[in-house]
Amino acid sequence: MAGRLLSLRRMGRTSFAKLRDGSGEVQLFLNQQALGKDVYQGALDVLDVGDFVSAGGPLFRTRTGEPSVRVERLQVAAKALRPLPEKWHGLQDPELRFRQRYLDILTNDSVRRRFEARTAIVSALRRVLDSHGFLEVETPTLQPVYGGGAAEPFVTSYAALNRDYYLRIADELYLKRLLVAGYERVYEVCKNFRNEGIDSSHCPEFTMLECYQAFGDLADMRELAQRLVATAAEAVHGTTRVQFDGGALDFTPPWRRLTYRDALLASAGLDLEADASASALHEAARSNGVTVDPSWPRAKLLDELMKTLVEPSLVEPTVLERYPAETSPLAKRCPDDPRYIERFEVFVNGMELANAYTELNDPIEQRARMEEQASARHGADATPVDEDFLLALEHGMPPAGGLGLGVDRLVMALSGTSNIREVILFPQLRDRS
RNA sequence: GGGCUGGUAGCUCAGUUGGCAGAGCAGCGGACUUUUAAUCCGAAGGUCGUGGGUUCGAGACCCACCCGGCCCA
Repeated sequence: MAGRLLSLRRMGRTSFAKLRDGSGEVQLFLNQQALGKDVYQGALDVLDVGDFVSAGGPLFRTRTGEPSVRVERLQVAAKALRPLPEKWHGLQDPELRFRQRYLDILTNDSVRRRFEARTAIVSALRRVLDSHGFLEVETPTLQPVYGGGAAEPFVTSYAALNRDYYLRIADELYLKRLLVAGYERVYEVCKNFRNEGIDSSHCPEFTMLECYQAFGDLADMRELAQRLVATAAEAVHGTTRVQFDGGALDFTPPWRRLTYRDALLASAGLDLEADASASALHEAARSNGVTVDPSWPRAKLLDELMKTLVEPSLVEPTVLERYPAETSPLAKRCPDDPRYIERFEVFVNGMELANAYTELNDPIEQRARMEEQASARHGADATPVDEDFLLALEHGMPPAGGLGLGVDRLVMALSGTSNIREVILFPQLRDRS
């Protein structure tokens, strides 16, 4: 067997070592009589904690019952030149944990398990979608026009094409092209890039699951979102009632449902159906102590009110639904009331976890709303019109439900962590000067 | 951007009123034939984040900056 030496207790003519490989840990029992004096002493001279070694010999139990290998053959497979962090406390300094994640994973069991859980979660998401007949696809990371959201992109230079390109802020518009192509159920798990702030729930490079279902509606997407998250919870915890040090969350479907209007009415005392004018929104912000900019359009005001007053209170999984039309240009309007769109978002721990629409597939209305948004939004939020996407829509996109799920945030919610960096293997930090 | 907080040995951390820079683990030398954070003895290990300032004297006090963490915007 081969693995990494995690500890070494030298006790004279007998020594004990702890060896870890991918399947677990085992104790090595080294004895001078069994190995011969030269081999035994030579091994102790050269071995350091942190080395990779291969060892062979029969399994047995020591006096204290510890399963051990009575080492007969021993070889250093790779030498460690630097010592492992402190064996009892592990690596604690958050800066070093992020900068040298390999040491964090190597010495902190809970961190190692958390990243294994992340992989199990992504596998569970794929398993659910695969079993529901969704086709996993890959779409461009480098895009000539960014779209599918409102965010500042990373700009890069595409030498062979001699023009600027953008790292995707979303893959939505490409997945919809595949609906045009005739695939009825598609999904992609990919990195998106948004050149904006970093905080405990935002990382400029993050992982998203997006899926689209032709002829699906919002109810289908709600069922799917619940199925995805519940299955992921079971994959990690064996249950949808998840407990961790800081508390507990119940992901058992069906989740609580709340309309956007009722949420604002309860938290801000603002009734969108009584008065949804910009001045009413400003008044609501002022009376609730929310700082806003007089130049903001209604969509941004609404977003700010929701972020400040409503979202922090949504701790248990909650489906927030019936969004005002101006909050997205990509969703279909509610047939019973054109002031609203068929959209919901899922919140957990005050954090947006998922976003779903009945997708807008009318090329004429889509063009109008994209052009409206391109001109109405100011400065950094301006989203260019993707003519190539509109051309695709003009060839006919089936009615469809679409769902986006923040994978990093799902891992946070299922692992009881409150900082997104704790679920990203190698988060970016400033250079140490 | 603002507030709070941290940066001392490879790691985990102490450092009192401004008065010789400390411990544990790891590493090094030694003892020990069943340990479990082994134990015991010995020696060694420092750009106290960086740069200024105050002072007879600064890890500590003051200023600026760098890199984190938490909270707020």
